[in-house]
Amino acid sequence: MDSRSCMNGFCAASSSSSTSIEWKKAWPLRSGGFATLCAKCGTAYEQLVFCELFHLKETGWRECSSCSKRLHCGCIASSSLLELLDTGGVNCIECCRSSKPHSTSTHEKAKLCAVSTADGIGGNLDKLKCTQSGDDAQNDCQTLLLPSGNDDPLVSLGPMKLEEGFPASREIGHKLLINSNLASIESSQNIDAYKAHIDVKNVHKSLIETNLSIALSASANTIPSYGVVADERESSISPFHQGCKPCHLLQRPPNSTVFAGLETNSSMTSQLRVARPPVEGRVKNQLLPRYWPRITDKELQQISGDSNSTIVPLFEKVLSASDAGRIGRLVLPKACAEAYFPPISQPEGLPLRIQDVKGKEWVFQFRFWPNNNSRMYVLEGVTPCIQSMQLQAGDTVTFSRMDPEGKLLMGFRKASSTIPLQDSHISAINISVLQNEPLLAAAENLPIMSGYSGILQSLKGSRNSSMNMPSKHYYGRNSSPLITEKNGSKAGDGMLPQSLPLPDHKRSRNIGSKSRRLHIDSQNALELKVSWEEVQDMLRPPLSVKPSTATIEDQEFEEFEEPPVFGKMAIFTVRLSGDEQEQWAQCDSCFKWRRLPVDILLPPKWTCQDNVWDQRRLAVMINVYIPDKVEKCFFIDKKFKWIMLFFYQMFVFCIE
DNA sequence: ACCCTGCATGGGGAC
DNA sequence: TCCCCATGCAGGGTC
Repeated sequence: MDSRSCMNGFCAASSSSSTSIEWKKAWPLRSGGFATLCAKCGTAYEQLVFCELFHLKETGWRECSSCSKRLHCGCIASSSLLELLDTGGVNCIECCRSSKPHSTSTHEKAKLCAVSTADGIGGNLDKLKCTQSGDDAQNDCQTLLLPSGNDDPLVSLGPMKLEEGFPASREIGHKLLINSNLASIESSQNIDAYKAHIDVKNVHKSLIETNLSIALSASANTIPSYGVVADERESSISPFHQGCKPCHLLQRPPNSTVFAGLETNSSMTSQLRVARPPVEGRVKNQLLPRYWPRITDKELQQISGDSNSTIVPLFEKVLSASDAGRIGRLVLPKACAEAYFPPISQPEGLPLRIQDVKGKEWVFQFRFWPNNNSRMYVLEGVTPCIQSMQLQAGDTVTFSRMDPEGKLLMGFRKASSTIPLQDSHISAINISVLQNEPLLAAAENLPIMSGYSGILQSLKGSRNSSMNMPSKHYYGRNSSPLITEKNGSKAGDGMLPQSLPLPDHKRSRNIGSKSRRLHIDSQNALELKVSWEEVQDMLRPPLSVKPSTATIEDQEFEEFEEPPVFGKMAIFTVRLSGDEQEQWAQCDSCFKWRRLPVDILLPPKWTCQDNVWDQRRLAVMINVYIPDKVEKCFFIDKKFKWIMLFFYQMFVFCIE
């Protein structure tokens, strides 16, 4: 992969000859981001945020490899719902966030279902083979991946067992657009594409590690002073040399441009708000994710200024009502206090000198109270600082250390645009979401730190404006209803309730128990997101309105003055031999699938009686129901069934 | 009367 | 079940 060619989001080799670059394929990377394949030169590129610009759309249901939960993939650009496993399976966000290592069995299953796809789409199913045997193959089942045309795990709908005796397919004759443009890659490119895929992953991984990897920061000659005012530091400070990997801000990775195709994306990348857990020492196991610093590189750079110092993000805390109250006591997480602040043996503690982001130094009393055979650490005298930063309950304060000086730094992040992320689940969501949707991520958790709040506010503003009432509605060239905005993000993606701005008077009020509140947040967020994507499949351009064409970011959009209308969910196919496209829709009465002209907009309720377009095809259509055995084998659920039915009918139809 | 300090309590998250 | 931590509150100090 030629990473240099990723600049500006286009294949450099091809863009010189044409202004219209069509990315033929994309697949999400496990580490976040997307890889795309240039239609002209076939080179694979990594695209972090462009995915939605190219309207890469995938429909269908995927099954989590860990929990078997079904997830609807409205668009791979929204694949924060999923985690792609190396083995081809996917994990739902629930399993991603649980941070459980993917079980061996999961991997084994995925391996079991590996399919020789050298034949590409339409390859003979007889050539399907199990590449590895195992316990899961006890039923002598052949394993089958849907004929996606390549071994891209996301293009296929996941492994499905097929009973022996299931008819092998001949040339199917149709290229399924159900997995969208993804499937349109030429079969001859599959192997190279996959190799490129691996390369992309490796490159990306290394870059992630470069940017975000965590390590011990202290060394023997860089013992931090922790800003202790008086010389009251105790000698044993070894446990406190822990923290996130120091960010050498003046030595950015030279190849960081591979992240970004657009210049804006580069800045977005630097604003990726990724929690940075400690990796070594006891902090690793003790520090809760909600205290992991979510400071961005850009914020770090802001803090460090032009100095040669290295900023080590330590931890952060969402201010509680009592923290931000008049008492002026900021309760410190015990693990953080013991890990990153100087050890204290007496309850009165010692004064700590902490510098804020404006460079002003504050002196707080770092002390503890005995509490149930434990300690409760507090910073006293924070009121002036809190007021200076105009912080209130719900805002976040971040603590960092500047090495080699060891000076403690205090930053903050206003919560005006987000509900405080107090829950580790939410944190986990953020991690995965941010890695997959950096553009949204940057706007999702907007920091308002001194110095660059304007930039971020403008970002937030652009998003909000798109949320409010888009004046125009955009559709992809393939008429897939996308409703995208200029930055390419699909409206609704990432626009979860939790990101809605809350009135100030509500922000700090807790309604219901904390656990219940947070549970609802994450659940609703997930469900709303899925629901939105389902709705996307039903949105159609208004027939009565002719679109005008607008070019945004060198991508052509059809622009409609009227909002989209709801239509029946359909599957679009295209013949391998040519460009002829067809539409398949299921009768709401008999549930049979009917082939229709591609340009037909079906009402939400549609039956065979309404099929007045092609009686001949109607007659040819075979009425087939999935046999019970097959149905069992396909472990079909309600919403997945129609997809399976479609494939099965396609097989039978082509065979006959 | 108000403020400050230190401790107690209990909900709830982590293990 | 443990224990963290948000918060309440009692008691002393100060105006």
